[in-house]
Amino acid sequence: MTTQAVVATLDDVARRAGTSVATAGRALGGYGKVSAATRERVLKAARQLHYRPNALARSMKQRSSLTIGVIVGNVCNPFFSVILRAIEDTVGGHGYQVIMCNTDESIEKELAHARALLEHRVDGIILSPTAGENGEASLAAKEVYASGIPLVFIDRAVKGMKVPTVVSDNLSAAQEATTHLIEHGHRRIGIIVGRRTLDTMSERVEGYRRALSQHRIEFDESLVVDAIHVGVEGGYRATKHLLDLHRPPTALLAANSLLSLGALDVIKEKGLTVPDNIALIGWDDFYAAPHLEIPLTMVDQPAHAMASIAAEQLMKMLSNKPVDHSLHIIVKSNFIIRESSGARPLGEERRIGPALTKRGRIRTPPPEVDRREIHEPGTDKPTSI
Amino acid sequence: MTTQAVVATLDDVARRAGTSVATAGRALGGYGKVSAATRERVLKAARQLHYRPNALARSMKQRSSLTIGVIVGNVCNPFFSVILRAIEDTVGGHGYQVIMCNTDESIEKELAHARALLEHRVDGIILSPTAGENGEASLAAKEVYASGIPLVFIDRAVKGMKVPTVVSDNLSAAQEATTHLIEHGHRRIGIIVGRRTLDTMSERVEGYRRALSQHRIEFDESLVVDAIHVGVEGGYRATKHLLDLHRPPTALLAANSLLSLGALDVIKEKGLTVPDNIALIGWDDFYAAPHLEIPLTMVDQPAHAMASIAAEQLMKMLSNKPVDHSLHIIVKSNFIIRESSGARPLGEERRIGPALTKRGRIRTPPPEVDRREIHEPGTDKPTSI
DNA sequence: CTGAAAGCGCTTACAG
DNA sequence: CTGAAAGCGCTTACAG
Repeated sequence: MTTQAVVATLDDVARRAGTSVATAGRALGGYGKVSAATRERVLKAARQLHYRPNALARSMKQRSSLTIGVIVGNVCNPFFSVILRAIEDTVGGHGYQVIMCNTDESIEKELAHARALLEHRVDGIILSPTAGENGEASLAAKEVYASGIPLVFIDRAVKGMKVPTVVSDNLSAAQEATTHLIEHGHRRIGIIVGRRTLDTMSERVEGYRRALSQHRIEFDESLVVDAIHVGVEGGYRATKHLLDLHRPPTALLAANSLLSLGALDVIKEKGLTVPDNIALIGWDDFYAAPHLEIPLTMVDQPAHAMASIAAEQLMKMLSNKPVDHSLHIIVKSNFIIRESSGARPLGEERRIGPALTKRGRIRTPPPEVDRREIHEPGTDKPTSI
Repeated sequence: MTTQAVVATLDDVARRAGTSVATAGRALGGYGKVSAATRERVLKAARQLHYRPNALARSMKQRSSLTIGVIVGNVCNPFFSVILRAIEDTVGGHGYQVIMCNTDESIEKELAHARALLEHRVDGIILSPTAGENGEASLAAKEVYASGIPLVFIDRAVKGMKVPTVVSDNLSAAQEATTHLIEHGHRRIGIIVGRRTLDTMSERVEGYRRALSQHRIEFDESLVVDAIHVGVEGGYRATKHLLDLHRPPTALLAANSLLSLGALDVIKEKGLTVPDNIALIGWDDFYAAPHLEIPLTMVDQPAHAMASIAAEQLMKMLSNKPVDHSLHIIVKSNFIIRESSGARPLGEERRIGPALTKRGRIRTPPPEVDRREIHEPGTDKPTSI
């Protein structure tokens, strides 16, 4: 056995086929003209040598690595795993690989990931931008934007940045969910969110606030709790805090599925029942939600659709098609009514709603995209297309 | 504004700093010797130009791309999302990025992904190898192995390949779960698995079979169902098939969390109750499991620990430390007993077990790794270290 | 400590 | 259709 290079190069193939590297490259790469006979010789040589082109070398010349980066909070949040999956499916069809990055909503981790992606010369980035505790906007977003590589925001926007963005209707969904609770007799409603410097979170709080205001219920800041860590543990702590208040809420909104599960932990621990003692509405439906002891009413963001749209947009940018960089797509959430939001607060008459289907009653039909809106920079009012 | 290169190169930095590229590279790369004064000039120039090194170019010379590939069935399966996350955390600390690949258990997709990763010159691959319907072993595994790049298997092994492997104790866990059901009076137990050409699945069926055999219950092939798609839909169809049998089982084992949720869909649809009409044990615990209408008894594979171990192993291989390529680590699963497995089959006296904690009763303590075993190639008996 | 030069493995004008 | 040569942006011996 002769000592060989670790892996065959185009040069090895060319030598074996008796051609120049240029010709070998053309035969294998499918570019340029090669005679049928030469092509055969080259392909045969490549096969014999187990030749596998070096994408790094190709990338150097072509200025395209055929990779994209996706930066999200945490893959273990089903909302993000669906997003990652849908992105892979979309860009995979175009020959791109996906580099996955988790930030845990740390602005520092996010920046480090973004820089690594830039150094790796990914062709584009899909970013769910995070924000600092004191309201600093995503540094990663700024740096990627400044680098000039194609960028699309998903789930969250960054104020003042002209970057194509796909989000859900956080404000109106929160308003609808809150109204639903109010209509079921609740007047003290807690809301567990992530860092409020995230636009998704501030919008949900704003929707919540508007619903209260419409029903002449005073907004009480102490009922809005930042879970800090937007996972089950964070939901647990935030809920505990709320239920230990002197005047605890009779209903809760939880800004993601992990938070709502943390809430259930506390509720069970305290021996309370849903929805009799405490009503609960969560964000982001999950497969188990209809099978819970008390099936959870949910604001369900269409994660798959959002991600597909974002990925298609990125692909469009990568193929140098003209794109509207101020595109701002708002995809409507579904409000899935199950039992967890159904009863009146403790001490009042319990009223059972109409029979629910196994999967819950879906108030809004689930079209892929319900509204497309362009956000005019400088305005807060999105204009319909 | 002058037209510039899209992004500054080391050459640009060197020119501005008045040094050679070699020196500039040394100053920025932290290799070789540079005087403090020169370093300052270079760093300043780099800052001014927003210089960001081209990792592709570096990779060419260093023969290391600082990326690894991870190939799994589907990120949307919580088992795999935890694995991906744990891998990222581990290798991120060593400066590596993670390229995520989903196969949907398609041997063709898996091979395509593996080839793409090889072309991108990832430094190593962590693979959960799939298998063909007719028993063809993973082609991806073969091709990656042949390429010589560091490879670690997770969750599944490939017979006869000397590749470090981290799996869970599928056989004994299945045997324990089945025994548990038998002890609760069940004699017709259905098992919903994925493709049985996957070692995980065949081992679970074997554990199931051994438990039956120990209790002198005849093995009935018709009670073993391949879900084909190992998701909620697959679980739904497989369960439907089983419950529509002339003599349906009184208990079910489901080989992952999505399958068990699909099973619950059918059970609810048919108006059956768990565990009175049908008992259920699933694989892979999830946050919502204790909060289900009937909390699910679960075989919980320590996904996080498995992934950390696999990733550490890969890192060891990448740093050229001596490694035992026949390392075969079996991590013990926890058996979490909740209510879904608790009752006798319909018609028999219902016996309620001892009070369960909220989170379930864990039969085996949850240490990170319970057993480490080396699999001697050629033998079927793992030997303890 | 610093620089000139070669080279990593491709692709791409440019000739022929 | 084919080849020689330059070049992508780094790093790395090799001199000095």
